[in-house]
Amino acid sequence: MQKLIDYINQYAKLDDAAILELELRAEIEKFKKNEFILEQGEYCNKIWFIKSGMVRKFHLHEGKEITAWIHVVNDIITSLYSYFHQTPAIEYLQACEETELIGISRENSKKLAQFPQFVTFTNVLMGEHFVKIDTNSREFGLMSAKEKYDYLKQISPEMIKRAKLGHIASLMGVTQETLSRIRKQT
Amino acid sequence: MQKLIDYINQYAKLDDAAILELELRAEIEKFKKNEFILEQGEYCNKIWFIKSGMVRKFHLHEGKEITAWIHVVNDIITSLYSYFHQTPAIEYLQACEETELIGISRENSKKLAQFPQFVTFTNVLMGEHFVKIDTNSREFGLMSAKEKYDYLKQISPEMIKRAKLGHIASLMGVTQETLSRIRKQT
DNA sequence: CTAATTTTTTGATCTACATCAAAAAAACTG
DNA sequence: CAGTTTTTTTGATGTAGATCAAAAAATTAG
Repeated sequence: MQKLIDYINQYAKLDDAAILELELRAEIEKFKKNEFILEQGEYCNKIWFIKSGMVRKFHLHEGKEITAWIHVVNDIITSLYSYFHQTPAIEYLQACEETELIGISRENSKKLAQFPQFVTFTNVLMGEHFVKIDTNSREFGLMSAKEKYDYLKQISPEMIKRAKLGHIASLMGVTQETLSRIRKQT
Repeated sequence: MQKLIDYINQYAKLDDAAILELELRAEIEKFKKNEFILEQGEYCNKIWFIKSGMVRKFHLHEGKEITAWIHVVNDIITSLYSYFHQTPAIEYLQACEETELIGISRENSKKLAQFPQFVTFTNVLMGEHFVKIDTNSREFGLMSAKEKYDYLKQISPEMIKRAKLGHIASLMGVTQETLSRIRKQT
């Protein structure tokens, strides 16, 4: 739990009462390799924080798995649309390896919102997230395969080190053959 | 101003007092064709609503103009990052044709925030915007040029009808020659 | 530790789209 | 509305990355 507290503290300083409440509301969940945290069609009623391990978010498009992102330790994961609109999720969340999450349900999240620090945290997080997406996301699509790879290596070296080649390729929007060839050049 | 009121009403019903305050705080701004609403390096201190006309958002990348989006009537425009972080904008906002905007400055926006309807409106808008970007943006990058064109025609037919070929091509991330050829096939 | 399965690499060929160049069409401007 | 500039179209050729096929390497399981 300390990891999550440290993480939130970067955005909004938590006092003892807030930490106590958090410990009451958040629960540790463990997943084995390849186990699903969320499947398409389910309602996503939680937000998770990755304590250890790695989680891949993907959806199906014409039968193929399209990796949206591969999250590592200290990332927040959820199905945003499903969580906020209370609709069935269109995507899957799958543990890439032995993974420990800290989960907070919608109801518990509401209780936490009595503490202004958590509201601040949520707002900042959302703001950051969406500004980040706004600036990076289209840019990414315009890069060459090599540029995409270098960019990913820079912003998430852990992910590049540990994730499967095929998953990274899918995230980049190229075939695994292409990624394999990119890795070979130097 | 009625257009903006109608637009906000979709999200949060405005009463007479709120409308009065809005009319006090928002001001009409007119731009000629090709005139800049915002330039790179400037601080963006306003959010605008497009009353009439069309606005292109772009930035420079290796000397070339990369079109991020082309906004039409009833769209909200701003430089998100600059507005919220009070940093110099990295992008340009340019009127594609004779354009009328309704602008609200940051200070006036704060005043409006005394009315809960405006807060609701802002939150919903931000939420919508960022969920939309999250779902569509990467998807878009994976489409073929033809698919991108069909998608854009579907979500913004007005823009496809009125914007310059070169601008649309840049938004799609293809050359204008390619877009011209796509348009020719039926 | 060995066999089975999964993942990654390598090679050959194909294709969507880029680039370069120039003509045709459309839109301004005096 | 004639001349100039800008935008769009057309054609020829080049290239990054896809696809198909199969070997090599790594992982997993009995």
